[in-house]
Amino acid sequence: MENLVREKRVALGMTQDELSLMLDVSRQTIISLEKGRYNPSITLAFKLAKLFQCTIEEIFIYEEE
Amino acid sequence: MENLVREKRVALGMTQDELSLMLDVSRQTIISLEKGRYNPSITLAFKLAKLFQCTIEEIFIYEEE
DNA sequence: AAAGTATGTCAAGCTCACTTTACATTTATC
DNA sequence: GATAAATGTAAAGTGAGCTTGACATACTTT
Repeated sequence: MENLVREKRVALGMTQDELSLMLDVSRQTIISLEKGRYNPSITLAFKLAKLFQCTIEEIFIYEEE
Repeated sequence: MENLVREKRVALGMTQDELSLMLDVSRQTIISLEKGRYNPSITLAFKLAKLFQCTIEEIFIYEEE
């Protein structure tokens, strides 16, 4: 699943560390997410959507199987 | 996290078994989801949104911590 | 060049989403 | 009331999301 986490984070002028603190996750989680190593939990997706003030669908691009 | 899976499924006249087959998950997953026993993966949330022709946010209601 | 900030890798461990199987209970229909 | 369909519970196992910690590699700035 593709995502625009890095783009949205940079657009807000935040570091990975700052983002991780605001979302209450580890920095590793942000790194791995941005690198596309795994999909977020739906809870983390909701947290990101709230922080970025957009929908989950605007951050994560779902391509079937 | 609250969700409207049961309501949307029933609105389509589907059984839990039929829904599980269409989503390619186990029937147990549907039961547990509807009972609110755990949150779906973001992948399953996307599958449900596609099948129900709505957004993830229209199915799952996020309340913070 | 040295020091600090930001980003990255690696590895081990934990939790929970999801599976499978087997059986119980409810709801409908004959 | 018997039978079947739909929904439910219980329990053990697997895999992925996420954590922690330690260390490596840029990129700045002084």
